[in-house]
Amino acid sequence: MNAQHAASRSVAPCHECSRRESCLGGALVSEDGLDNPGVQRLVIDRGDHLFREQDAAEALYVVRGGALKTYVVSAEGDEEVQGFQLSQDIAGLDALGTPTYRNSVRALSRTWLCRLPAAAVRERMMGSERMRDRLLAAMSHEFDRLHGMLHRERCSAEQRVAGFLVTQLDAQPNHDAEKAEITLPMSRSDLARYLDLATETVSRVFTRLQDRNVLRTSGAHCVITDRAALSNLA
Amino acid sequence: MNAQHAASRSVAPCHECSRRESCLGGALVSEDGLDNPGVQRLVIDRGDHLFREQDAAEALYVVRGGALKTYVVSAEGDEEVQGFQLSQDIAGLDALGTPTYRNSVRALSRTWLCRLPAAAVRERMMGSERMRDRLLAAMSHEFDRLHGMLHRERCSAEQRVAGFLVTQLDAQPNHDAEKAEITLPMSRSDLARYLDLATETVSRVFTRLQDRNVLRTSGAHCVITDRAALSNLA
DNA sequence: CGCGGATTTGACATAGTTCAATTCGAGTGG
DNA sequence: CCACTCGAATTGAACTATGTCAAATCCGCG
Repeated sequence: MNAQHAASRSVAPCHECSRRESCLGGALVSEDGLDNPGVQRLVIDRGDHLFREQDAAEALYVVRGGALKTYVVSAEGDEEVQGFQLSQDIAGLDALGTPTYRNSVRALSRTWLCRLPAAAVRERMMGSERMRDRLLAAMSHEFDRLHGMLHRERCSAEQRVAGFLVTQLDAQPNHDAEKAEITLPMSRSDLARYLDLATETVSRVFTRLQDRNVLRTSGAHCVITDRAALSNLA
Repeated sequence: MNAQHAASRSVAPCHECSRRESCLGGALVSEDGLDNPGVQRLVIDRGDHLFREQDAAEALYVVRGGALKTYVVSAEGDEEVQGFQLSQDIAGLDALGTPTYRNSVRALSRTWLCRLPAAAVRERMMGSERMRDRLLAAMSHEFDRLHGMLHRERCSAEQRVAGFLVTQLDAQPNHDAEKAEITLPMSRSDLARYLDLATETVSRVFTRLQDRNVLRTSGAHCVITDRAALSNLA
């Protein structure tokens, strides 16, 4: 059986996925579960590119596990980080209406993904209210994220870091659990490029917050000890 | 004839609009020109609000003439300008997937608009490829604009102002005409809040550029005398 | 255990802010 | 037509958060 046969006869992984009720993929497959619009699961390693700026924008990617970094390289040659994608997040959404991707995406660690063909998504938008609504919701969510970034970059270094940490906490499954721990999947310099700060500044902010007993951090691991204080800062 | 009759029997203004081939409105009305999905033209005065943060997001607005400012008021009480909308631009697009608007929009000068009911737009996305494609294109365009803003705010004050001016020039009908003149519809302080600079800084940059013979400015009017130099700066 | 990149710390430089003072300019009324 | 007014814009001077460069330290991995 060659790849084509496999694609046309296999059942999309979404049908048995626990997230099918909220995921874009769940709206992509028909409810009877018979057709396969070409959804594929894949895994990429740390450092691998999912796609690059100017590549043909042929798919959206939903993160199942791991972490991605979205970035562009400016005319002056330095990397500008536009965002990180963790579980449930979508990469490539901003290119659904254009022929090519406008930014590059690479894995910060081994990452598990679902690949949704852009053509199938656009096609299904017309047949399924669910798909249309989930997609519009996802896009509005991305607009919110960008507005949030814009807001954060208009704040002080301390507020940027605090705001980032709060966002990470809020995105966690156990939203308001006692133990507030985060494992930061990105390096200090990636974080700095995301917040538009010098790595040294990010570092200094972390130490300052540590001195004030707001958090404790060692490398990628970060324990928030005074969540209220952090929220007040942001 | 009451308002309801007028709405159901009138023909949408899009049918005779010169921009129907590129505008979202042109895709909203059916090709036979019989139904009216509720498109309305309206005019608002300088300072009037089109909508405010938290209002029910019931429509998109296409600018036919004039100028709008999109902004939010931060927790600290200061106004953050997220963008300006001039002819052909769309306001409210980022709220198409949410029940309420996430920002406020007001007129910088008398402004002519078309109001497209959000429900009709969402509905028509499913019946018309044209509508779907124009909408996705408009959204990707808005993503580009936000990415551009992020990039610009990571540059020096001079680059921000130059970049802004270049964008304004590029958006003009006579894209590459000899005479490069712009009439800035917004105050220096609105521009400053948009670029995330102090008004004083914006002012200083303008004088500096004038001293270097890149442009001449008096109030709202601005003549670019060295377009190449401006592009190089940005 | 030791290497090399990542992170942290320190000292100094600077772009942009802030606050205060001055000038400009569009309306307004005599 | 000109003076007057008041907000907007510009200019000036001092201050500060953050960047830059360099050195020290940490940490994961072979």
